[in-house]
Amino acid sequence: MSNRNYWLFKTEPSCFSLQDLQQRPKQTEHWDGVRNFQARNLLRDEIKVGDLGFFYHSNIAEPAIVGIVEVVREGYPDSTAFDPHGDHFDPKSTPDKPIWYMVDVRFLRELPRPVTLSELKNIPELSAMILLNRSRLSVQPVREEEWTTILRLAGVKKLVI
DNA sequence: GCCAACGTTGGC
DNA sequence: GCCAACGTTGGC
Repeated sequence: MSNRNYWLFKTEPSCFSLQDLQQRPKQTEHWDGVRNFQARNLLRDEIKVGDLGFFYHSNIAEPAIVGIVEVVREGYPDSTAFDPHGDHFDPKSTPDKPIWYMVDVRFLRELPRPVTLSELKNIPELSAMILLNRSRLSVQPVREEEWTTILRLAGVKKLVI
């Protein structure tokens, strides 16, 4: 019986894709730029090392869950908020009193096949998913039943970590 | 590229 | 503290 939690991480593949994560295993700080308080609270307080997440590609012709990642570092201050020349600068966030947080994840695997958003919408058991109801939240919790349902849909027989 | 949804900002 | 205006996200 595992007590790990499950999450869904959204990203635009043109900005940062599952392949980018797979090809740069040493790189950290790739989950920067989240500027939504609800997502921030999850990143800062809830997401723990060892938790698993779906990797979701958004803002493309066929949005889909494409892979599985593992959390390897818990919430720490998002340094891009401190850079006045960067796109994610927030003068209200300082190293002493950071507002924005990020986590680090590592690539675990690509799904045998992507599970598309339109497909998820047609599964009655998944109708309560945040992805389908509050689609703009970029980091969101996934219930364990939803997690296993989606793994089954994707054709994952046994998840080896 | 359009536009609906929705989170944030700021005037009052 | 309300709420209109505005900006951003993301599906289509």
